[in-house]
Amino acid sequence: MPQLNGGGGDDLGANDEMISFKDEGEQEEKISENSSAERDLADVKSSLVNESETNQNSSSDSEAERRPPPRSETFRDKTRESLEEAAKRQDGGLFKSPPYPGYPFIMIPDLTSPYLPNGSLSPTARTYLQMKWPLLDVQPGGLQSRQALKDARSPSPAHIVGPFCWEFPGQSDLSLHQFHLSNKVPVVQHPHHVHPLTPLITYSNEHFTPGNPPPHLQTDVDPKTGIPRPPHPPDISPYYPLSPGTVGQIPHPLGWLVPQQGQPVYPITTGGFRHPYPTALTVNASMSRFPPHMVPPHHSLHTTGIPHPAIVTPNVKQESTHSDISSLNSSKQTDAKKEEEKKKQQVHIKKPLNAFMLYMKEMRAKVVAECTLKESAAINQILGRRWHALSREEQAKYYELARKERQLHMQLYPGWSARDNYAANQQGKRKKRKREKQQAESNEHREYFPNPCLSLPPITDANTPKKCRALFGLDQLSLWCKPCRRKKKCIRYIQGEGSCASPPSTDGSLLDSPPPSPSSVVPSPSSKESKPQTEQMQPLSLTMKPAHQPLHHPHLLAGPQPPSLVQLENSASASKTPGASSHNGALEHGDVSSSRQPGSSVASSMARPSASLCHSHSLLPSTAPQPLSLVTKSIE
DNA sequence: CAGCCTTTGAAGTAG
DNA sequence: CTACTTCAAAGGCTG
Repeated sequence: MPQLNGGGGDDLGANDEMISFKDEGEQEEKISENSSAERDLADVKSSLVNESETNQNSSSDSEAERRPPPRSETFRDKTRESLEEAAKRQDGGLFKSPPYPGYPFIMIPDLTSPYLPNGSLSPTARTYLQMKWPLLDVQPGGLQSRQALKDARSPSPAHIVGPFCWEFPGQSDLSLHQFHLSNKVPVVQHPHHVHPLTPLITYSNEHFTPGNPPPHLQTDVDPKTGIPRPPHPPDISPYYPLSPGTVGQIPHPLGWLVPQQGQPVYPITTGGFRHPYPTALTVNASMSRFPPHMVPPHHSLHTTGIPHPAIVTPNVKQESTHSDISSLNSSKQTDAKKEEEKKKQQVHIKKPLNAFMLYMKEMRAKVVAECTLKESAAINQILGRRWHALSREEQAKYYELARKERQLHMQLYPGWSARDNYAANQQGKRKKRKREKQQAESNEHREYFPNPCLSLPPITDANTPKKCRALFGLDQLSLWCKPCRRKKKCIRYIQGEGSCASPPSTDGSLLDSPPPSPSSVVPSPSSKESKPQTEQMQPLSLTMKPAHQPLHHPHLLAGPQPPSLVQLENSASASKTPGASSHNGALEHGDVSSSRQPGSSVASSMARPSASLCHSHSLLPSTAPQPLSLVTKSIE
């Protein structure tokens, strides 16, 4: 498939996103014809979300599944409180209508974005702020558009710092979008104007090459390889050159040097590889995340000569163990074995960060600053909501970054596979509780369901309605809701309970909790069967494969009037849930009722903001109103 | 002190 | 092929 922005020829991996984008772009056009930007936005978002799932439609439902009130019986009060609080705060602003510039999907990180509070940056980090932003994919002629974008989106002071968490996610992110045409021009940044993303893009060997001058000083020649490294090779694709040979020449993104919150993007232990900049590195003692895995003999550098941030060597611990071992072991065999183990352990190439992770990395500091939350769990929840609230472009940025990360990672560690880590963990350290947990959940979930409004700990339900399994039995697996099929929480069950699937957002702005509703709304079982009826609803999913699915566009469903963000969000969220949910997405709002089961409507309502969220089953009917706008749309 | 929590997405494994 | 599982970041909290 053609890639959106030419991707610089990177089709390595995640074409999914690109494809989606393209599709989305098409959709956008259509939308623009008769829809408001907002609608478009929602549409886009949904599509974006689904994008990643393009390859796997089925997987799409995952979101919905996940959404269900995320409360586990073990959830701590404190955490809960903090989460709720955060959620409230955040939700407050979620629905402000975000400006929708409609700029092209060019991934141009903004170095000047006022995102991070000054405090978030370490002095050291600031030192590197002046680094140039890595070249990004630049399409010919993209310049103008970008420029336009830039103009359109000037940073607003408001973004700088806020005590509150409620800025509209998109808004906050907007700052991110303030693109700089720095693609080929070095950008000098003000200390506090650091693009959060910068740290994310970190693969350049410059940092690791011994003797490399600080990035901002731009080395002419790579000391090690002797290869000249032009500051910003015009022809080189943005961040990550595709050809291994060029890798070394990639101008490194600030990222490396500007670890957020004082932490390196890719922590690397000393064993990993040498630090080019003692000073800087010392500060970030462990920068690399990508271990020299695949790296030949001295695992310090990749064959390409570019150390990857993902490289992580075991830790100091190992060293200690190291000494211990050497001193302690008398048996050669054991030593050998241990050494082998050590080697294995030493090289730990981490997985490249996905779009969301990148986003989290970038935004975490901000959220922390704004909300004063420290618990990652809580922050992540917020970020998750914000993520959903992000406009398509915004998300696209991260998808693009993630894609490039993957590509780079691939280039750096051709032989690496996630399996490595997987296996490694299996070997010894990690416990895999997930499975147990989920199973437990499946068993419990019938017994517990989160408190709708408060995201309180699940309430045990003595009556416990039956889950799909119990309800339909194994024979009628097709009738099960997706979550059940996946052994996750039963949507129906939840619905039946009348509990709000959506967690916390108290105020009702619900961007955040979109997930539950959508998926929950329409049990997957019907997905295929009901297709005919629900096709219209599929639109959302369509984002993924527009061509194949002649569905209505989400925006259509969304409705012409400038749907409130909430609505948009809902629709978007709905759309997000892939697979089964996909159809639902739009449907939900519209005639969900028709297609879905009795309880399902409720679910949709859950997605809605405000009181509706918390309504009890009795209120279910009320849900209709919320979707109204959407419904009208769908009718269209 | 290892692991959990929590999020989304990518990728691996299993059936 | 689908469904499920693990891992990636992060930092406070728990046993």
